[in-house]
Amino acid sequence: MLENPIWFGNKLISWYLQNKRDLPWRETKDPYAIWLSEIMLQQTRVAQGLPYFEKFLTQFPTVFDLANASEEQVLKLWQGLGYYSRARNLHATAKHIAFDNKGKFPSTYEGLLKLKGVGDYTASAIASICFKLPTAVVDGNVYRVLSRVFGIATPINSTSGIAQFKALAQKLIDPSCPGTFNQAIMEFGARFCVPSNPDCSTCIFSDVCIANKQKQVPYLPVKVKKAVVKNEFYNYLVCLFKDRKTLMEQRTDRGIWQNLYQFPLIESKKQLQVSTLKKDQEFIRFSEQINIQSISKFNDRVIVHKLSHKHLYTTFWILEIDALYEGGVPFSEIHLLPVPVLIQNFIYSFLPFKN
DNA sequence: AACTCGGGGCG
DNA sequence: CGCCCAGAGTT
Repeated sequence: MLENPIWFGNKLISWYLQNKRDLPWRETKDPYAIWLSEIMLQQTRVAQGLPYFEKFLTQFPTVFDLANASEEQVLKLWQGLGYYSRARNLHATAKHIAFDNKGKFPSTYEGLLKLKGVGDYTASAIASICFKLPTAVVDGNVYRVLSRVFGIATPINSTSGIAQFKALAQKLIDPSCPGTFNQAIMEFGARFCVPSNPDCSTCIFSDVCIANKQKQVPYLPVKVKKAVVKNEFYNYLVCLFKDRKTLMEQRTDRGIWQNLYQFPLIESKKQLQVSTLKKDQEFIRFSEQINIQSISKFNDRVIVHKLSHKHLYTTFWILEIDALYEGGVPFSEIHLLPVPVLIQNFIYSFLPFKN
């Protein structure tokens, strides 16, 4: 029954007609006003975009008024809304429509798609709302509603996911009122099927929603997060006590290498030299507890250890300590401790010199 | 396919 | 603080 497009659309539109907000762009089918609203609402909440929509329509009632304004004027009025390339593209497209097209917007999906700043979503929205064409919109709301109701776990920001959700929305759209269908599914996602803690018990789809039945609502839609590779600077303090012992500590914090061992670690914001290490607050606190005789770098050239999400720029510091230490780990025993490869490689290259 | 572009609201 | 918002353009 979920595969019955008419049933899905009817239920959705019925909900929409009873629950929709009164919004100014719902009072018109003028392509200029609809286009303006759709550009403004890209990645922007209705509440944030609404006052800008009013301001723009007052200052630029027609596409000719917008086209005849200066870019500076347009950007000034856009100020605070963010994503300023939208404003520049808006202005460029207004000039194109006004001066090259006699003020007339394209009336096909393909024609609309050619406009600067108009992608698949916006072209589909204008085509369906203004020209009654059956082009399905897929925005953040649609991803959420469809992934949950149909139980689709394909990442929404993957190439296959984008195609899959577009195809499903296209199959579901009511060709007799595509504009209403598109606005209904978006409104439903924005007002009812919300990202966190939706009230599934009173949902019109509660009995058929796959995510609801399988208790997967909090986990849908799936989105793969881009692995931002961060650069971090690690300084391992390799202590040499007179009795051939050193200091090792266990990583207990959540994160990489949990519960593995390492030499005392100082993280810094950039690469350190002996002089700058000595000024580091964490190093100062460390050195106050022991009598450091000498400081030298083991690796003159920084060792880059690459993880999937971070690059560790690592320096091993050799600290000769003029003392004995009861709690230390004998160098002859450090191979018994679980350590990261980064540490293991160091030990292999360092120990031959000490044995 | 991954990056970049903003400001604001919310848990 | 991280996620998300009526996405699109560039690399």
